Amino acid sequence: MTKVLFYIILDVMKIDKSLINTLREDPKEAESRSHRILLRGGFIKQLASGVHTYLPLGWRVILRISNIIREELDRIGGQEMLMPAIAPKEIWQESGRWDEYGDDMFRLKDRKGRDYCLCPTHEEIVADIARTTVRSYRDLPQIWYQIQTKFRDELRPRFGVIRSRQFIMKDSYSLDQDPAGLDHSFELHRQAYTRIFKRCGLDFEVVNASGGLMGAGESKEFIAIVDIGEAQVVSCNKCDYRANIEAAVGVGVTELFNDEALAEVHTPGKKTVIEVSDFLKVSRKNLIKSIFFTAPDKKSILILLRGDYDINENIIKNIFGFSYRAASSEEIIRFFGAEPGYIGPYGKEGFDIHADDLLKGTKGMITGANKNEYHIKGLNIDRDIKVNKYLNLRYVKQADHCPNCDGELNIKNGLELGHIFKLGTKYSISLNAAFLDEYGERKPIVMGSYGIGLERIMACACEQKGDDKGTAWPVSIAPYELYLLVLNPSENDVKELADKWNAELIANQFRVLLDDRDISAGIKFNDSELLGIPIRLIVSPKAVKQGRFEVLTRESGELLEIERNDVIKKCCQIREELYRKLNE
RNA sequence: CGGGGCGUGGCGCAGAUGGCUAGCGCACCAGCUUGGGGUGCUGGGGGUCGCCCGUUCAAAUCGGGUCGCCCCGACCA
Repeated sequence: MTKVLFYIILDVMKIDKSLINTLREDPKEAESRSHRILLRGGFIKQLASGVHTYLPLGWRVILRISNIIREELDRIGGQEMLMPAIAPKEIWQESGRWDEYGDDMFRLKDRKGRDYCLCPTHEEIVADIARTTVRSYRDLPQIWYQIQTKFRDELRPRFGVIRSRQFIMKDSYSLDQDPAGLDHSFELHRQAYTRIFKRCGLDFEVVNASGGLMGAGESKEFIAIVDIGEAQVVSCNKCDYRANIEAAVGVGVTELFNDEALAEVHTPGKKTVIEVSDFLKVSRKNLIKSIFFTAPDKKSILILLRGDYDINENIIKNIFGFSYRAASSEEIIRFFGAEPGYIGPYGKEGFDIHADDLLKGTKGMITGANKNEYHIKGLNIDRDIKVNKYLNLRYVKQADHCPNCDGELNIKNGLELGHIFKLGTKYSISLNAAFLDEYGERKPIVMGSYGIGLERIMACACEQKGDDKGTAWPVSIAPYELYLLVLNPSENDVKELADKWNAELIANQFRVLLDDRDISAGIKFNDSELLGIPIRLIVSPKAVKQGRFEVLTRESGELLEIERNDVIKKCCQIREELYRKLNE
């Protein structure tokens, strides 16, 4: 059995001496299954929106998760350290993220009025360490990691511990001399993450992702498929194509309409695609949406999209730059002389037009006339407007076609557990973290950044393994492995046997939760199920008399009656089997 | 930030046409009881009704403000 580093954990806990405090009723704020179980079971306690205490039971789960992560990161050569949770403004200004991060960053001032933040992530700090400690290509590659509290002032914390403002993250950073080295470090992380989530007993998928604010390099997410997931995963029903919807590329079908002359149509009060298509009794596919983007100091762009698709703004930002935003109503009115809903590509200049590739060659389309209460019909894209580029700019829809084969794409909800990506030289250049290569040439370090949300693993286990009664921890992350449930502990022979077995189980490296409380049986049964301890052994007067003992495996529900002399051996076997299954 | 909801012992809730010691269930403490699925009984402890201001002889209850929390959406590493 693995021991947790730095912490001494008693392998037995009497439940009535512990802080374990289960609730009979669901706390009213809990909506998701994991939130309900974690609160009711006394694993966590909320202090403020998105801020939680991990009570002893929950903390044991977190510690066991961290331990698995440590083992797997150490295995790929990671070196654990601990960086500060607060950092001065200056270092964040060097990368530009003091401004880019916006309101998601918790900020504070010290007594002298100097600005600090509570770090939402640590690329800048790593680059700062690297620029003074890494000098030569001989110092590379490196993998550094920490398990640390992160702070993000989320607009809307949700689902208890799943989207919170203070959370524990394992973040690691790779430093390499060149892109090939980065590829290798990235692959090592991909393997380590796969082992970590498997060992934690979770069902997950590895999908292509988009980098967002972190940079545009390759990135993959490890996503658990659960209903409450905030991410959407696109997957092909025929091949192994998997992508976050933010990064997914679907193949759609171009729809052709009759060519006809341009004409204005009166569309009073009809602004949205649905309103206009209903009003004119045409398919949504016959409409073109026009979305106007502006950026300071850059040429504005007008994006055209077929009416039945939504725009993926990530693509706009990745292709054209992060400073682009969808224009405000005021900007639109100023530029087009019409309200949003009535604007279009025809007859206006001063911006570039980029169109979704499903619009290529389309004729007879309907779009805004740049005049309030009017649209135009009969737009022939090649004849009437000048499109700079055709690009895939849309979100995938259910049943779009796969980019890699002839399969169909499905969309499911998922929860992001981990994310790995290739940063490249973004931070090393801006923070001047460089090394001398073997020819004496100064080069920026090539970085990668890799995160795992520890609480999300805990919550996800509850979502995936739990039921109406409570959770069913995978044995590898369970706070205790065996629930020793004692009925009528006041009877001497019962108590003696329970104590004897308790000692034997501990001798066999079991983490035992001993429930010999002098309360009614039902409470103990219900608690054992709510707390989700993998194996339950019952010692009762009846069982002592008959010499046969009940052993329940929580997750499978398998119930065994075991002869007295075989009980400890059987418990060991069940535990081994549970661990074995995780490594399959 | 837009929409909706909620703040009354640790948890879940009732009380709201202003009115007299603010209730119930669970949990907690003491005792008895029961003893394989939240047992029964008795006796206890615990709440300035989120906060502020106002109206009133009188405010948990009415009015205004404010803070917090939850849900839906928008936003986003």
